[in-house]
Amino acid sequence: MEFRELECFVVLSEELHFARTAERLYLSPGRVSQLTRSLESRIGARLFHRTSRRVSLTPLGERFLAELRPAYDGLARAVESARRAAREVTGVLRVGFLATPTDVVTGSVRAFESRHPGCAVELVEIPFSDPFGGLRAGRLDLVFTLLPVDEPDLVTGEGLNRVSRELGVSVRHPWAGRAAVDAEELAGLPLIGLGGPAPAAWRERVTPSVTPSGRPIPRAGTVTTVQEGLTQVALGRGGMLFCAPTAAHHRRADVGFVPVTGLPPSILGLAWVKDTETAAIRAFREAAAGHALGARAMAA
Amino acid sequence: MEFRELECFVVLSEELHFARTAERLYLSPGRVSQLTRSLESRIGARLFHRTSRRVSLTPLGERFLAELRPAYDGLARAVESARRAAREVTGVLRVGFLATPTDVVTGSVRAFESRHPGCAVELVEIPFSDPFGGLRAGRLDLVFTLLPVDEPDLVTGEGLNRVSRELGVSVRHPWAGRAAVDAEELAGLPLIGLGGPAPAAWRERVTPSVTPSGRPIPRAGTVTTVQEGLTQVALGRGGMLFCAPTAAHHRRADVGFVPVTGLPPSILGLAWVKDTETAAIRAFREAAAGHALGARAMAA
DNA sequence: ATGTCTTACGGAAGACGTAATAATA
DNA sequence: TATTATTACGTCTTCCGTAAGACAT
Repeated sequence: MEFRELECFVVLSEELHFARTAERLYLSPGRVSQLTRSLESRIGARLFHRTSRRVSLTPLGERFLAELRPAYDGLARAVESARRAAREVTGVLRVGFLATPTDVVTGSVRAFESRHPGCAVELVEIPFSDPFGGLRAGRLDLVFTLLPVDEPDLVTGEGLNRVSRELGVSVRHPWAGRAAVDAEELAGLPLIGLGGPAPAAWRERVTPSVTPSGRPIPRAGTVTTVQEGLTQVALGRGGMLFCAPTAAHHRRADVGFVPVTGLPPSILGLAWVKDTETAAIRAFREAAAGHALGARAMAA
Repeated sequence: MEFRELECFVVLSEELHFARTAERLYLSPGRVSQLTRSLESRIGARLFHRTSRRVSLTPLGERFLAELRPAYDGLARAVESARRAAREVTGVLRVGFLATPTDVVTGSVRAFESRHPGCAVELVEIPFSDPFGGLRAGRLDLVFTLLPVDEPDLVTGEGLNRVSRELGVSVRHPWAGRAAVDAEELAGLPLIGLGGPAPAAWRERVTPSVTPSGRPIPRAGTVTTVQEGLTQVALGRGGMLFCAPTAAHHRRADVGFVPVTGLPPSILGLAWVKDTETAAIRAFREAAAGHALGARAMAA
């Protein structure tokens, strides 16, 4: 299937004139004749009836055009809309977030959408157990995640804000009423682990196996979602670490949340697939950075 | 818009593997890499994320594929169905007839359709005033017409049957009751002429301006359809010549039909556009010839 | 170390233009 | 005769394969 022949056929069927067709395609009339003849021999029958004075479609040509035309136009439209999607900030941008769309997330989206009304943001929750799968599978353009990300095929932007950590324990656990827990104390309480395809570094950050000073933290099984983890916690199987906004969002009567001191703060930022830079992705990163800057200024 | 690049993109999006893609396209892996990169630079962004171990679509690639795929498939389908229409006897064959589908017409259609159940015949009436316009415009594949046809861009098959001529006159005209009229007598009666874009030779045959011996036949205005002609005849404006089956089909109280002797018989046959030969057209010609042969054998 | 994508370079296929030819009105 | 499609032929683009290089597992 030679595309030039098809292209030539479509134009010639509009012009019904070899010289004008050649002009439109930046070809010589002779070449148009060649291409037409070649397509006809490929099809196996005449598509145009032509004398030196009149060019017209044969019935077969007519039917061929009717079937070819929409597909031909669709091809050009697909390329054009991809070009637009790449260089203009339009269409749909798919952004992932973890557990809770904090004000960093919602603020970034609002900032982006107000600067780019032609581009809609689709917010998608990503599971803790697989924070980068959606990105790698192409389902997502960007994700809000915890920095740093040590994945060679991903890159990240600057940190957008810091979040502190809280320990979730059963309300019947003695620590439930305390004002704070130090990270070193975690060695004395089994922690619910994180399962699923998440990379090891990610799992270690979310559910550490050692305290900052190196003392081992006991494990109490694994879960794959926040809800599963909270259920285990409520049942008294052990404790689990959460970012403060996530904890705040999941308050429930049977779980107590206690601030944890002595842990490095979690930094929230954007990640995306290396070399995957469309104008919309770049614009969202800029909008998020701008919003974070504004938010820090407000706080100061 | 380079088609090879699009083709390569579609296959690579299926295989997600350069070597296998190259194999399917009969190319080298290096060429696949070139084509992909070239398409990406044309679009303006990455369509695949790739390391030497993993190839996957970016979100943009995913969306591009979703829009491109149906058009791409449609293109191949259009070419394939045109090829089939050219070399197999399937689809729709458009056949024109004049005024009355005689048994030659209907018999040919029946013979064709019973031999080629996959191909439907669409019978279309063609105006006397423009017997070849539908053919030339590509609306028709074949027409039943009167032979010989002296048009350089058309060709005809053998004669399928002979039809005698009848003169239509007002019932009040003295000839209305006669058993026959000789062609030479036409010089004594104005004939309704045929208007429209019909070629001169065609008009002269349908509404002759001279008798076989050369005596001029007076004219009484022109019409473009059989019904218009019959109306003029009924009003007593003049006579008009018809083929016997057409006359039989248009019997009416205010018009009398009288057989005409001394005119060369009209021969019915097929005509089509030169060089426009699909398998279906050829098959219809063969079916019509076969049917005519059978009909003559029956008559003998 | 192996499999896989990418890059550089040279050769060959074929795409294209020019100009002469044929055909139509 | 003027216009237009077709054909022949030579040139030059560009398509493509080969082979070496880079990269990830």
